[in-house]
Amino acid sequence: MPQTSSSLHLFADVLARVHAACRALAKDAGWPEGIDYARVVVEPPRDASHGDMATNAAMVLAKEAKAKPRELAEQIAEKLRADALIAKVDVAGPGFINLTLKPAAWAEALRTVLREGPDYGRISGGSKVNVEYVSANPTGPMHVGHCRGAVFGDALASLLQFGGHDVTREYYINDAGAQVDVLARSAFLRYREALGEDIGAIPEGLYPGDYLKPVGQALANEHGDKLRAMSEAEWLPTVRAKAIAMMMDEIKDDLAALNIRHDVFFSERSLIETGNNKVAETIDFLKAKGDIYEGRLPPPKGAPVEDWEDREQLLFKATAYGDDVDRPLIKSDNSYTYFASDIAYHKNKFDRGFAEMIDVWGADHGGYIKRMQAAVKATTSGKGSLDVKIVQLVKLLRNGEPVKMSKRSGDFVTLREVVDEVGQDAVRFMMLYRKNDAVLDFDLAKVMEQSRDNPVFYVQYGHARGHSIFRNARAEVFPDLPEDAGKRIAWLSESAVERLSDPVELELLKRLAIYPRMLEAAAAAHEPHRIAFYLYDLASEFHALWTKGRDLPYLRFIINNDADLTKARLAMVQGVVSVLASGLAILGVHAPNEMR
RNA sequence: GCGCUCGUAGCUCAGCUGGAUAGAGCAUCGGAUUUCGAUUCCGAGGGUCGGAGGUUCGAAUCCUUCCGAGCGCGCCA
Repeated sequence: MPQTSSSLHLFADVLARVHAACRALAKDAGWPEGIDYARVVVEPPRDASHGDMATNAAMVLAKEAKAKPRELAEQIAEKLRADALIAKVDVAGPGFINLTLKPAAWAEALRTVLREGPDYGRISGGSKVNVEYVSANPTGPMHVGHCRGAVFGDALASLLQFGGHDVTREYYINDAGAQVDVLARSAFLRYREALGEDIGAIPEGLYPGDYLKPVGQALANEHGDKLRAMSEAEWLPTVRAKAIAMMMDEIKDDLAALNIRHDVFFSERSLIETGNNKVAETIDFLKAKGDIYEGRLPPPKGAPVEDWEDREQLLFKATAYGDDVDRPLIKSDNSYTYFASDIAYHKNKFDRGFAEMIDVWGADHGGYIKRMQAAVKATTSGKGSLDVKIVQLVKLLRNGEPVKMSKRSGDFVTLREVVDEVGQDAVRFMMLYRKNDAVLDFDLAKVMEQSRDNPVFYVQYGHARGHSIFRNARAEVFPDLPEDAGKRIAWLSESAVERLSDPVELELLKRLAIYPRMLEAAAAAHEPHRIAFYLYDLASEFHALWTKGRDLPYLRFIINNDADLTKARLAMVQGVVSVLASGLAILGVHAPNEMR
């Protein structure tokens, strides 16, 4: 079980109290041993009039306690009424127990936020996880399609890290297939061009983009015209290696523009090195387990395959692990299938100590999930787990109109073009402001807008507004209010936060109190988008409170004749600022102190 | 034909892994705003959660089956 970094957070705390009440009752009433309390949850009720928190304990336990839910609820409620933290306990509906906490609970929650600062909500003691994302083919610069998976994988990795996992960010370089040979041939053409040859139009089947010109030039600088005299078999490995290296440099640059850095770049080619052939090893391993056999497959059912030949081939028994058909490992030309090296790759991850693996793939790879999970099951004897997150297509728009493809880069809009136009923050936030498996419209014009319609601006502005309040407070009442975040938090942590009592203020404190719980759920579900939505809600409540102060002067953050209350309010603002900064940091989005 | 993903307000989407009367933003309509720093706030209308069954105290959520959309369907990666 992961441990929270310091004291329990409010929801976890209350849940523990509910559990304790149930256990005490179990003893009194002589319930059977071994009841599973895990299904008992404490959550905020949808309707605030029901109280601060609600638990389903009675309804979940009724069967095992051999009692009617409502009656059981009354008994649990009676126990909870004795709790010092709880002001009011009601039984409602089919057996809900609604809890209203004493105001001191919210004050304490805010103190927790301030005390833990940037570590509020952080958990330690989690397991090792490998997150593999991007893994774009090294055949050209990254295009917008790659962008979403890149941002999603990176944010997910950060989220898991904050949730205490030991996370490795990994990139799998597909540098062994036919496509890198095509890359090499395309680069060779540019090499000849760099030597002054007129190469004419790029032939069908080769990569036409201008981005290979620098590769050709580099080859010419390095090798002069020596390569030209060689046969393809001779020059190809050299040209290929150079082209891949240069493409990877470019990809790393593109990723850096999004502030994405991987820990491990893993080469597919390294798996099939002579003398250390991991693919062959893996196949032998599975053979020994009896998961591989020579057999025939039925022809594919969908679109007819023209050159289909029914042949005996080496097959992985994927159906034994939940896949629909068995999968081939060796092609008719005797080289390994992509799947074969992918099995070896995932086994390698497991062998490196990653029992938990997460892959982020594009939507077009959806049909590949089952077989990969089957392979992981087989190679790890069920000890490894693979979660595959599919990121859906991004539709690039400008003012609602689809964006035309860029001429410059060949046939696609590059990631760099988009980042250069709208900025790293907007790209990152918007890519995460949607569930990963839903198609996303990305409007270049809209994400630049400064309005509520644009969540990036709205959330960042919330953070900036908090700092603006500090600046004003410093000018008007508290010249000592420190600028440094750590010092400011320390300075504010002595304030009389129990003076915060207005319902709108308490709403805000409740929102802050729920942050750790939201993070935990988001991490468990591998869904960073929940953070983005949470931050939007938090910013929204903060802006609302700010505006309210215009009509109701007693709600303004700075109250001239009441320094204590002002300080308490500033502590609350600090809580909002801290959590906004924390959440944005996980998403990899900057939290500006002022908007320009 | 099969598999995967999805279907929630006019539009774009949330919905905390089964909880109470399903929520935001935009758009529409009606208000507030000579500000601690904007581009903000408040309110109203708008729903057969694609349809139909089922599971149970309880379903947008789980199971079945239709309808519709996207993606994929030996040796491509």
